[in-house]
Amino acid sequence: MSNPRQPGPEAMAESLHSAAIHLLRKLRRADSASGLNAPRLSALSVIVFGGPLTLGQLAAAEQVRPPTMTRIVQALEAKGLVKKVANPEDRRTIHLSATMKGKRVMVEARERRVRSLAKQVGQLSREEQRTVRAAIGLMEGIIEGL
Amino acid sequence: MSNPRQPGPEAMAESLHSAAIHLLRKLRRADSASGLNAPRLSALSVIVFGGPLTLGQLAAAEQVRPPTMTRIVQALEAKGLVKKVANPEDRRTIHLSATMKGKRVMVEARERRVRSLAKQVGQLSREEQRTVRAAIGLMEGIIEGL
DNA sequence: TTCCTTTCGTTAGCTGAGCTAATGATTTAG
DNA sequence: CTAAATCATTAGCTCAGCTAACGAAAGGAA
Repeated sequence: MSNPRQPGPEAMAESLHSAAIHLLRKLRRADSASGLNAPRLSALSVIVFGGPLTLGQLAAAEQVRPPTMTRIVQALEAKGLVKKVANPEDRRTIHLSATMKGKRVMVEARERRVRSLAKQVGQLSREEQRTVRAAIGLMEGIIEGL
Repeated sequence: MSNPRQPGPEAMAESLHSAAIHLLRKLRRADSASGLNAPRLSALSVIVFGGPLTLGQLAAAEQVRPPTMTRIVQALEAKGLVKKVANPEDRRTIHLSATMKGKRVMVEARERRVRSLAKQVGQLSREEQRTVRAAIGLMEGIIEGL
């Protein structure tokens, strides 16, 4: 029989919400070296792995409005991490792709940024890691469905 | 034998990072009604549940610098959700406590804010919920240790 | 063709979170 | 009683996020 004190969906949602806030606040300062904060790093990694894509597609993938993405891309471009390529088929759009430097910097920054987090994860037992791994998959589905 | 394709701590850390970003971005717009966004709601709930506490304690609890918390508290105070009470024992500090309105608004806003998330959680199977519940506990420990 | 409409990205202008540095007020140590 | 430490605030910055408005390009209808 299950413990009646077990938190229900409401309490779990609050915990997830709170955990997300605190996790990001902790990781925020983790990579001051490269000047890549969470939004920029996230956008860059989508560009690196998602191949050339338009600004609108990138904004949609990152779930932000186009103007927001415009400025993130401008910052990445100013650092020479991303380049815009004209699209001859539709000249309203631009194709965003990562430069060599962009790919390298992304990998390094990402590594730096999640290093401490990975370290903590690595200290969990095998069984605990299995639990977290399973939960990540479930949470991604949850987020998707929001 | 474990599946060699299973993501290691590094990949799990990246997934957690990404999930936190996307979760908060989705929840951000969830409670435009009350004007309580994530940082304010989080701070208010600490005040409500954490009883009277000083600004510095609140900033520490929220893992933020005092100036940041000063402005969050000012906003909450302007809305009549929080009141400052002089501390006769140390007049440098202030004691923050929630007003009646603050308590009510917090409960309502929090409910609204996590409603869709709780709904998604509620749609998981019993076993899946158990997994997520266990993972939340582990993740809180991970965040603590960062 | 020439308009009209839609779509894409950008610009302008706003709110708000986060930081550091500096200040004023108070407490505590010497 | 003076000096140092502590607490909150103010000032001033970067950056994320939004809406509204706009120009450029594409596409459809007359």
